[in-house]
Amino acid sequence: MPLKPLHCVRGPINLDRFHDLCDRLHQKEYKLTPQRKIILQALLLDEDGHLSAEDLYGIVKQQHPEIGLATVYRTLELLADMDILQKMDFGDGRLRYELTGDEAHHHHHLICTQCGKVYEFEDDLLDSLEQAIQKRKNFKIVDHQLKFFGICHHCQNQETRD
Amino acid sequence: MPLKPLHCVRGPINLDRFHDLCDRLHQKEYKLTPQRKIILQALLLDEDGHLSAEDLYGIVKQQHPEIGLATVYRTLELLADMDILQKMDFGDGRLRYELTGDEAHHHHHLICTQCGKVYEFEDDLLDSLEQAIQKRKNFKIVDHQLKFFGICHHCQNQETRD
DNA sequence: ATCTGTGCAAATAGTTTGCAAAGAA
DNA sequence: TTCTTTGCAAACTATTTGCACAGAT
Repeated sequence: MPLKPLHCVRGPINLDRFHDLCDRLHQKEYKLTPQRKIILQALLLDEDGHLSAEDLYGIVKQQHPEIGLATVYRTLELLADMDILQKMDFGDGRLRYELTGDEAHHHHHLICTQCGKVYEFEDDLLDSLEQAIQKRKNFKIVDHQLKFFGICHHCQNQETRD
Repeated sequence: MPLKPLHCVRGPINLDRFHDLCDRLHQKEYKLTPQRKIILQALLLDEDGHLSAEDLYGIVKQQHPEIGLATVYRTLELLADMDILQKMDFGDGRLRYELTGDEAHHHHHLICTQCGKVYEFEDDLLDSLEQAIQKRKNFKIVDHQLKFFGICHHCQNQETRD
């Protein structure tokens, strides 16, 4: 019974993935509320990823105007605890959330300091570095974050003069 | 006249470096107030680096009890603008500040998720990765941050069972 | 029917800002 | 003396929390 037909959805979403995430909530005995469903949909719909709580609140409120910002925060926290989402901090004072993807290979973030847009870059180069650190520093690495700050292609073109 | 003898300093500090930083303030026409001097001293004294504003406030208040937290923030902001300090965000909800060092090679941060301590790791591996990104993504990189999260040596030893 | 989840409003924590007074040049 | 800098308190921003009610199971 978890998979009711999706209404009010503006684009195509991956129904299998949605179904799967709903099941994971079920398995943990979490209730499948309309707020949670709509937040999951919004996350699946989002192309760029990297949504902040406020971003999501704005999106989700269109279809569920009575939803509270606190609910969005609580749901994101819940999904992050379940490893459905990753919290990301790009240093702009708000946390952003990204659906946990393929564990196979990492991606890093390119953050444009001019327009704030976040790009991704696939790479596995860090694995060997991690192993070196584990040995040399005796530090058991659980996670890493690599961020590059700079000027994106688009903003470079707009730079005529300073 | 910038270099008055340092009193109330608990440890040895690099006087040349202190003198140099004072000069840089002068050159930018910034006033050399006792608050600024004492904050610079505290930064030079600190071994671990990675002090937060509140950390510094605590240290500095011992010698200058009337100092305001806002002054600490404003001074740190000023020093960061002058590239004397680097702002660092380790995801614990407060910014930390580190004296800008040798530009020659980078160091990365190992952040213990158990005790919060921050270790450093020297490495230049990222240069080739940066160049690859510049070309492939046409993204002009200005800065990067690489953080590893995990369990430090000390906390691993304390882990008897879960 | 039960107990989790929600909306609201108030609380928090780190940081920033307005303003009048202090003080470096 | 002049104009920057300071201390205080209030403002801000993102996020969290308490509580009574709504609602999923």
